[in-house]
Amino acid sequence: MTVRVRFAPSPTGYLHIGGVRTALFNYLFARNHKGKFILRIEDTDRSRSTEESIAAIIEGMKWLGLDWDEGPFRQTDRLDIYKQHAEKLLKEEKAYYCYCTPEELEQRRKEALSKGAVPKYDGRCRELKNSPKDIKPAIRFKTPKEGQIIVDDLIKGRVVFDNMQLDDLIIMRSDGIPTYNFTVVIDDAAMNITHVIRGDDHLNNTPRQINIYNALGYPIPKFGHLPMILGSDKTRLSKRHGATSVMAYKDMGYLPEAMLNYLVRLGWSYKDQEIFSLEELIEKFALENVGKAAAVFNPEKLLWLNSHYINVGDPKRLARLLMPFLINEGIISVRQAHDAKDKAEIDIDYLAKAVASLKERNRTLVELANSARYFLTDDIKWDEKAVAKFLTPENKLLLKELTEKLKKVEPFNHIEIEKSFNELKDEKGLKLGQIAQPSRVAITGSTVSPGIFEVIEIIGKERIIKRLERAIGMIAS
RNA sequence: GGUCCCAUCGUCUAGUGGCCUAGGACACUGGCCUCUCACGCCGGUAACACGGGUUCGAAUCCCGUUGGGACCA
Repeated sequence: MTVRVRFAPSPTGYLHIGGVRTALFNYLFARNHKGKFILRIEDTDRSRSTEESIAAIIEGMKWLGLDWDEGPFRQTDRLDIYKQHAEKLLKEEKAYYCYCTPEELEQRRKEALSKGAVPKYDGRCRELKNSPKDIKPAIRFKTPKEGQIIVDDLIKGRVVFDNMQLDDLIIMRSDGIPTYNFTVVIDDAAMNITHVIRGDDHLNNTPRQINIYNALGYPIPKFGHLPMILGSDKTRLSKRHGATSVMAYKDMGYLPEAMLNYLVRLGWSYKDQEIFSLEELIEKFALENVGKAAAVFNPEKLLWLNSHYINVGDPKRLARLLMPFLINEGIISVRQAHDAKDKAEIDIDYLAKAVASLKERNRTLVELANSARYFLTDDIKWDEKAVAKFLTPENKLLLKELTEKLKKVEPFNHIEIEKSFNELKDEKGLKLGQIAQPSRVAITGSTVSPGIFEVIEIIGKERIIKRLERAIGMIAS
């Protein structure tokens, strides 16, 4: 039997980090088993579901490269099917109408709680003979009153529930909207889902769902309940802990492979390995290596992984990804970026060279964009302290001599450039740093940059000479 | 409140009864490299929640306590 798994988010906000991890584990499990990965949108709750959220989920999945084989299916397209199932259960006396209003139920719940009792539905409508005509009823499922439900969970192991503890849950509200525990069973059965892999916040729902599978006569899938992702204070990860939307991380300059690599290690491990390509994950992923304990989301480790992937990334790809960030940071104009597509206003090969020199010292695309500034514009952002320290009258002559030497360098590459620096160093009896730092400030505006010979080579002779001359002009004699 | 889940460095984790004086990674930190910053390399601080068993032997198995989380609304 081929493996069929699904990711079933509800579209009530943006694609959440925790959701992505669930999606990823399902995806990896499916690919590892050469099975199918299905995307299903749980949008029965119309008041909270939005089209924007559905678009955001799809956008996020695409950005991460988590491609699905079937779907996206939408529950709102399937309302008739749920209704039919509810009617079937009604006819077979496995469900019944309940005329209690939400207000009454809430009041009883409060009363029970105040008396220290268990707030559980008392089943008063279960044997009701004459139904009140003026109330639209909800439909409740008749939960077996005895027996046990055993879940042999793929991650948590054997978990036993007593039916006695469960009450008769509502499967169809009075407004005709089916509830989660009901629709999920019908959909998973209809889509022939073989393995339900989801967050362990659903573990307690599992026995209720198994009872519904049994009532409907559907085969029961295998279950695997993933531990939660928590915030730094060990409570459920939420906005309070910072960005929880994956697309927010995209906007902060994170790479999808970093996100995936980070998330997969939250709960899953493969010996001591930290870095995994997607292909490797597909090959190595197994539910047996998923831990049981909740994990705390640690943005610093994600940052580290991102810096790793930027560091090893292909400069040309990074250069392309960098464009929107360069615009956003105001380093290039939209027009320049737009023209770059065909007319090379910003030459992608040139940008790639700059990126190659910068990538190992930047951790996000935002950082990378900002440090690429002096490669792309002659409108230097001067670091006042650096200027005060290095563009001094004492260094004016030195920079003049350097400029003269550089004018003669041919070919204009970092090896020849380094030679002229060394000549000057020997002539003056200086240390290399005493020339490198003033020239770095003159060229980049700051004391921090890639190797200065490399920077000079990339920017090119003509622009470098101009920059040096301008810096020399800034120094008072 | 009831039910369920969970428990190794600050964090992510390795560990499936002897290989554990508990390994790796992030973070922190000392040093090396060096034209700056990074990268890289070498080193350091730091954990088996607690208490009982079982066993020749327990981080590992069992029970309890404590703590955390989730669900029931």
